[in-house]
Amino acid sequence: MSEPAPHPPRRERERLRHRQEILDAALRVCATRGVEGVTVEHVAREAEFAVGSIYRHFRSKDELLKELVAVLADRYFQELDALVCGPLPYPEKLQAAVNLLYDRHVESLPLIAALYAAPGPMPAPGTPGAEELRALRQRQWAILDKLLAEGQALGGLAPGNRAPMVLALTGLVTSFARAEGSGLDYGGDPAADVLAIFLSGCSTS
Amino acid sequence: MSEPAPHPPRRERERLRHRQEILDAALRVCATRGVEGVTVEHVAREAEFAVGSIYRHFRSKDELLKELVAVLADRYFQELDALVCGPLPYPEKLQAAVNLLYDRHVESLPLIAALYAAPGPMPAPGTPGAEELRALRQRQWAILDKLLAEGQALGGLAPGNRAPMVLALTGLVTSFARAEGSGLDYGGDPAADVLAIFLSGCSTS
Amino acid sequence: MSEPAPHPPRRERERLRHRQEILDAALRVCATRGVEGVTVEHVAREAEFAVGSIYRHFRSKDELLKELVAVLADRYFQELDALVCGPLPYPEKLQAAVNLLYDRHVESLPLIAALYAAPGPMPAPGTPGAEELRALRQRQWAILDKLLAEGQALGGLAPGNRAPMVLALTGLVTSFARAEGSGLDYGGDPAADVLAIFLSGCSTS
Amino acid sequence: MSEPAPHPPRRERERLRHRQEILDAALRVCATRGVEGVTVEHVAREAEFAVGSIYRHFRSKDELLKELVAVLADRYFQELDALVCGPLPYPEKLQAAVNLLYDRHVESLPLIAALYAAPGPMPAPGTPGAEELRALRQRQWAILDKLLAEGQALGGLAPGNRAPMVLALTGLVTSFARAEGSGLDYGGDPAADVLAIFLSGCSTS
DNA sequence: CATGAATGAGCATTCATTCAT
DNA sequence: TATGAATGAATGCTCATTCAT
Repeated sequence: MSEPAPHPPRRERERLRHRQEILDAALRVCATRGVEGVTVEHVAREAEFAVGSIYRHFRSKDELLKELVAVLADRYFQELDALVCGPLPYPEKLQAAVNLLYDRHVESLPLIAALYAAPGPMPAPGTPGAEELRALRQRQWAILDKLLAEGQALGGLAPGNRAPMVLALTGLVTSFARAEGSGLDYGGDPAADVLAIFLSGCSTS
Repeated sequence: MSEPAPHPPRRERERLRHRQEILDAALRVCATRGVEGVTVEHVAREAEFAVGSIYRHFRSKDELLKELVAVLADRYFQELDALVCGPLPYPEKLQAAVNLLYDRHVESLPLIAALYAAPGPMPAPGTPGAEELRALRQRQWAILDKLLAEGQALGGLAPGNRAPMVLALTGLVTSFARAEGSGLDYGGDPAADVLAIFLSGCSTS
Repeated sequence: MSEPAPHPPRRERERLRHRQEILDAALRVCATRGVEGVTVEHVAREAEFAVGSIYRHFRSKDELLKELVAVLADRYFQELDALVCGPLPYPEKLQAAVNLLYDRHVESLPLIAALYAAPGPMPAPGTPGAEELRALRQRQWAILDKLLAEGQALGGLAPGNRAPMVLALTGLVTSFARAEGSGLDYGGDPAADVLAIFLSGCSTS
Repeated sequence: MSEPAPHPPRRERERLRHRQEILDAALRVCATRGVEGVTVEHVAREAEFAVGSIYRHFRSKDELLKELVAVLADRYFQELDALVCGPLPYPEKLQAAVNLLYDRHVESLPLIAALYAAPGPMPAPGTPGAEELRALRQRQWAILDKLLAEGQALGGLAPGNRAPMVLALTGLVTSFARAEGSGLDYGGDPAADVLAIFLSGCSTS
């Protein structure tokens, strides 16, 4: 009698909205109770859904959390990639990238790490989540590598193996961000200091 | 007429040995299943004791894990402090400290962190373990601060606020150690690169 | 367009029915294994539920048992209070009260006492359940006091302090009820004898 | 070379002394932690013996507690029986018996009851301890029956079935003793009131 | 599709009892 | 005989997952 076309889209939209609401709720619960403290019931209550409904959208609690990470990581990587591929001139581009890294580390990267990494070296290969974490690191590595490659070409970065530079950059950011996260205020500007040390180190000269 | 003394020592020794066996077993379980995955039953099985026996040595699972950390941390801090207070001349002392930091990070520091830090910024104050973690960090901070103060006096480190330097040093070490822990071999000497970047950064000149 | 109302009632009814089934099961378990011998698993098995289901209805084993007592006690006190406040003329009202006390003592009061009273004087204040038991006693005391006050006014009870009378009445009832409960049949009518002795004692004259 | 005779007695005496120390310790633990809260380790610590040593003297925790009751009960019954068989003239003898009952109820009978009686009617036949409790009651019953028989002959007690009188007497004592045990002070002399009500009841006339 | 009650395996912890020294 | 470490079954409770309505 009528085309079945107009309806499905609405259904679909609704469904996606609910899925997103659940993810948002999960993120809030993670923030308040810590990742290990999350239960499906907490998420359900926070999202104002029934427990069973969560399972309509995600096969398991684990999948829900992985999806959450994927979403956050994606958002973050797109931002970072856009910046790296953007038109900013060099010293500013590097500083902007450090700022972004720093901000995201304070915000959501901890969650990502928490979900996948028993902090410490890395989840043993075979551990649940190990593969996903490896992929995340890979992706970040590629973007930062691109950033530093441009720096070598145009920004005064030392030539040669970029791997230690990538490690240095992320290590510095992580350390300063954790310090801020734990309430330490040493009286300086973290993002600026990260960049300064990354470029010139701590010795006189 | 005779002391009941000769025997107790054996009992005592035996007891301590078993206690240590349990701690060792716990460490092995942490390594294989991750800290969150540790179960009293796992530890018991690994230590080849009955569940109840664990509780004769430790009041609770929590206390067992805290003890484990305390032992590892103490060993590590004493080593580091001895080195820092030792007679080595400066550039070598710094390198030696970095080497030690690096080695211990690959080995046991991840466990320490894992036990106390929901990875991410820091456990919220009030969280179990938060206070202990804070104390650990404090202790490491103090030792490294001493190391860097000597560097400012005698070793060519830039004068001024040492806080960002401490953060930089630990961040660099952590990052390179994690990389090695996850199987990445970028073809360089991590400890040497850490020191080089810490001192001179990554830019040319 | 349509209310989602018609269904919830059924759910709700079902839920309450199950809750009641659990309470009933718990009472049966108390009767067979004694209060101290009650296990959540026993209750679950008796109620034909899974262990976890018990906890959907009661926050803890303790709360379940307290609820059980509250229900029984409430039923009993309402009955007793109704009788005491009722229109019966005096000698009959007193006999009716004794009958009721006696019957309930044989049935459920022992449970109530058992749940709250480590038999013996009383749970030390601070003991879990001590406060609740005190409240139960208070409530029974108030009702019986009212009953005896009316007896002093209209029923030939001696004037003066009613406290020993309350103690005497409950003591007599408890003793005769326990005797019946333990299978002793001395050949008399317990409730009648309780009243007779309460009023006139055991001496001639 | 020498007679083995002189020694055994000392050994035996020592052994009995230890046994008694354990019983005393058990009684103290019961008093502080409640009967249900007693553990073998508590008793051992209180008695300053090792856990295993307890089992040299008592086959099981249960047997230890039963022995404890037996000792207390025996002491109590002997006292009571001596009084009942003694030369006191009647009204005084009854009062003295009530006083003794009352005192022992406040002291150790609660323990006896606690050990054997889930308060309430009685442990179901077959329940552990049921038989022993029955025996205790029997013994008390016999003594009190003798007391009341003498009262019927010489002391103005009503003739006829003494069973309800026994029940009344114990019920009154128990009730008043419990009240005192729970801190209630109604302003009268409990033992005197017990006797008065037992003899003459609560009605005027 | 949404609901939320039911499930049951899993976990930390306790404690009576045994046994090698 | 005394010791006390070792045992392991038992208990209260949690939580991811299922499924009838």
